[in-house]
Amino acid sequence: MDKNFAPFFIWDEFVNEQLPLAGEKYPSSIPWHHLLPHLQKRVFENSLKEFTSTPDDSAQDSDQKEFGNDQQTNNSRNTLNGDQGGMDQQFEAEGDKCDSATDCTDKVQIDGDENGREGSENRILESGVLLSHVRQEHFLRRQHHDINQCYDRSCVFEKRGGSTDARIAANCESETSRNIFLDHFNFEFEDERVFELDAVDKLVSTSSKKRKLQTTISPGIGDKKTVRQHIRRPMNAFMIFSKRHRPLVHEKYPNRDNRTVSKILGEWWYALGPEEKQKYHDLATQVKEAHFRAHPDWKWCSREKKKATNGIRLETEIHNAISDLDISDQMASDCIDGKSLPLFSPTTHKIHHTMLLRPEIDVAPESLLVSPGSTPTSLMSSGIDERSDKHYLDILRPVMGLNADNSSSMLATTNPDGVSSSSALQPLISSSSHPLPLFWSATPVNLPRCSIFLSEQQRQQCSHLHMCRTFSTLHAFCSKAQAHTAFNSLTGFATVDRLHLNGNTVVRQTPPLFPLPPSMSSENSVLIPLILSPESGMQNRPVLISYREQAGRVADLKSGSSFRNQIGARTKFTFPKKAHQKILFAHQVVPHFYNDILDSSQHIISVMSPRSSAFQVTVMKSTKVEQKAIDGNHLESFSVEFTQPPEISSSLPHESTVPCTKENLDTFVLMPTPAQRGVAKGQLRSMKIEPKGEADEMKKAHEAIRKPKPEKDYKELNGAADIVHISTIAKRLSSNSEIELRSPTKKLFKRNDESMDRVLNQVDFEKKFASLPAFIPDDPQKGTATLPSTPSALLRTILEKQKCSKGDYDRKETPLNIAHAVQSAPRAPAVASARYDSSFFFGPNFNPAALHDQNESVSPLPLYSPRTPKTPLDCSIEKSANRKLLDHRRQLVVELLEEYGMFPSGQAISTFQNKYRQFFPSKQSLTLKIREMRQKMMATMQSPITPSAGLAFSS
DNA sequence: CTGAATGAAAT
DNA sequence: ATTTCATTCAG
Repeated sequence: MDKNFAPFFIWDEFVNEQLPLAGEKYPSSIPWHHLLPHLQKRVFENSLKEFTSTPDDSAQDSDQKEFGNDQQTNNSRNTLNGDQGGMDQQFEAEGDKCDSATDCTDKVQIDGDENGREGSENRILESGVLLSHVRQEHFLRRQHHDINQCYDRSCVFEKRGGSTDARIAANCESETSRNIFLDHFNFEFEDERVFELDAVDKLVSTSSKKRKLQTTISPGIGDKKTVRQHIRRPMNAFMIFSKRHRPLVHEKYPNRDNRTVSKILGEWWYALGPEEKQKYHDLATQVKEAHFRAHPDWKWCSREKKKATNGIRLETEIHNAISDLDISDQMASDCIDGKSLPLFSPTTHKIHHTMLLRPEIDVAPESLLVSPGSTPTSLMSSGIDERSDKHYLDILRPVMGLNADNSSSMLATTNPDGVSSSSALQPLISSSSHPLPLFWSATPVNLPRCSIFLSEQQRQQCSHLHMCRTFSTLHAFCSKAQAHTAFNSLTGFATVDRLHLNGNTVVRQTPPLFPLPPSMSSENSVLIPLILSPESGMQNRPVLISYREQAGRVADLKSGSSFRNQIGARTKFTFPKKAHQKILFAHQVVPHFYNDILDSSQHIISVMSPRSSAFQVTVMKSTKVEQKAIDGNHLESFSVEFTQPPEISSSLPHESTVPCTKENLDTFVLMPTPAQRGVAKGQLRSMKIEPKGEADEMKKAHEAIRKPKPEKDYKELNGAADIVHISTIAKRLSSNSEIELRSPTKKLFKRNDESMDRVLNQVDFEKKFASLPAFIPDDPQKGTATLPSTPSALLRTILEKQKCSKGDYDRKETPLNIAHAVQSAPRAPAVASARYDSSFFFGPNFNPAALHDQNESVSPLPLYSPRTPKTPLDCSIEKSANRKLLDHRRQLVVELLEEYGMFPSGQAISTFQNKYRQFFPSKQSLTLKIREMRQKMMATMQSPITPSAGLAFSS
């Protein structure tokens, strides 16, 4: 813990001592994240200079100078911020110039490491790149009203250890450093910057591992070497199919490893009807054509091999560094340490040091969940300039805590509109996108006086927008790596009102935040501050709502079900009537609910579901279910009821938010978490697959219904933006038409790739994609065969059945899915139609070998190498030499049986075994295999349509 | 980062 | 014939 806070100390000092200077230039104080651009610009400029003169050597030298020598002792930020005041404007201009940027799917890291060691050259460039685009991204986002990518890319600004690393890492691709609280930065140099090719290349190579960038240099520009983003290959038919169906598979087979899903997709693909498949091929062709149209010079060739060892190292560095310390710690520190947290107010001249956040959160107010009456602008006019990119500072304010000196003024701050500035405490809403190493702050943290609470008036004026923003912002904090610290800060905040401590070092004396017991840890949580009316006797206290959304638990959250979490909280959910919404909500819903102090009556919170429907979360009664002494503290549990206000469910975007009225004082809307939107790491898509069957017409009709779903699905990735588009989405549900009204290019991938999107938009990909025939894995009404489509599928079926018989297979994974499971019992293979008759098994293409994979393990000569299965759970197949051998053996047996009948004589067997001694070292092994193959074949012949019956023999 | 599916293209 | 990389995401 000490180490966590130590750096903040330094930082605090810096902020307090250095920034007032800068503060003079700015009417209101300057959040330290604003310093970053200065740093960035500076680095960028220097690097630019160096690169233009001597691209190679001097760049590195200067880099070392800049970062290594300049930062004496351990405070690079001093260096960074030396003259930040003056640079702001420059940078501003710089940023404005960068409007035409597009994405660069690269990982960039700015390293202010004092050592300035190897790779600094690259990094300095990257710094420049990154720096100059921090703003740029902002503008971009604002332009497009696009906050979609908040979760896709990430950027880290972190403090590390006691050192004064100023490090920004933007990782656009890697999963590991995804969802860091700082969002990604997009960059592209479109005729804007000319970089030495070498350097650019290094930039790429630095960051790119295997699946990284492919830079293409457009040749025609002459001396201008423009670096464009990586151009990925166009999707082939199967990829499109996968994209289309992966969510479906995920839903159908929850909790499956993605690799397994891939296999299933392979089966589905295999089983897909020729015409349907052709459609995918057609679309793939179109995409490809459009791709080449858009990128005439693009080559398939893979990037030249680069050692790119750097990439790994950097990544590890980042990863390690993240866990060390981060801004959340600062937040925690600041939150508790009232000293260093001046809030925005015209009267406050202290420095705001806040973290660099994804500007896009605030960039597009209209994309936020704002009701017309909530006057988003009021948010923004908090005494600082109108630049929207500063607004998000407001969001942070509550988190940051107060300036002990000026706390009262903060509270009093109102803007000309008479709307209170958001300087006062806002509801804290936090969520994490990923499994959180949650730390539970069971210990009331000593905090400075609680001037952070909203006055009643202020509270009334608190708009949903505020809350949304707060939520989003905090979400950014709650990245995987920072989750616990962010959470700590929040929970610490939760108890702030009870504590009246002064002093700036309180935090360091605060007992370590209590780590949530593993059993209590949840993957996602939302800290909801309940702003309670005075009458209730409640004070402003955040309430934690934890989201558990492992697919396997969805069933626990069925409508009306009550869920008791580990700490005894009971949560009752009432889902809206609409089926799909129900499912969705179940998918996202909050199983437990916790507050360490709350003892209130009723309060209503609106939670925005990914489907953009607001749900009310009513904190029923302060049912004190359980008191648990943890570290001497009490935990209380509460019942929470989730209901969906009917009027909201079908309302337009505007109406979907609750107006900021007095009645709704205690109501606010949460932005959907990534988890809620199905983006969370452990989360599976929740697209209900309706039972299928029927004739082709019916099938078509069903498809028509389901078509938009995948589309909608990834649309939902857009999160907040979608909220605005709720009506659009709704329309799309009925008629999958008009799609891109909002933005010129729609984001079609999780990955951010505007160029790809552009290409795809050219061919109207979205529409066509949505209208692609959905594979219907199981069509019982049609009497479709459930023959395994592929040998591997068949094998998989066998294996799964085996597992089932062994007892603990995954079918029980989710009670909710039981119905599903039953209906799609012969799951995996699931050939779509009866077009594969029994000859399928004996045709030239069929390789029955797969049937016997599992037998190998019991055969006298186990052929499995002691390898560890690479695919979790149900994958024991691999196309190794072993596998081929197995296949061959099975094939041989089939041939034998076909030649000699189902019961070959002993002599025939012996002869056969002799002949294929290499494959069947012993007669017994051959006999066993014959027996099993026979069983299967006979079973298959008995009921060709349901080979699973026969397959059951194998288990 | 890997891997898991299929396929297109390059090597 | 083999390798790469398109998508996706848990591990």
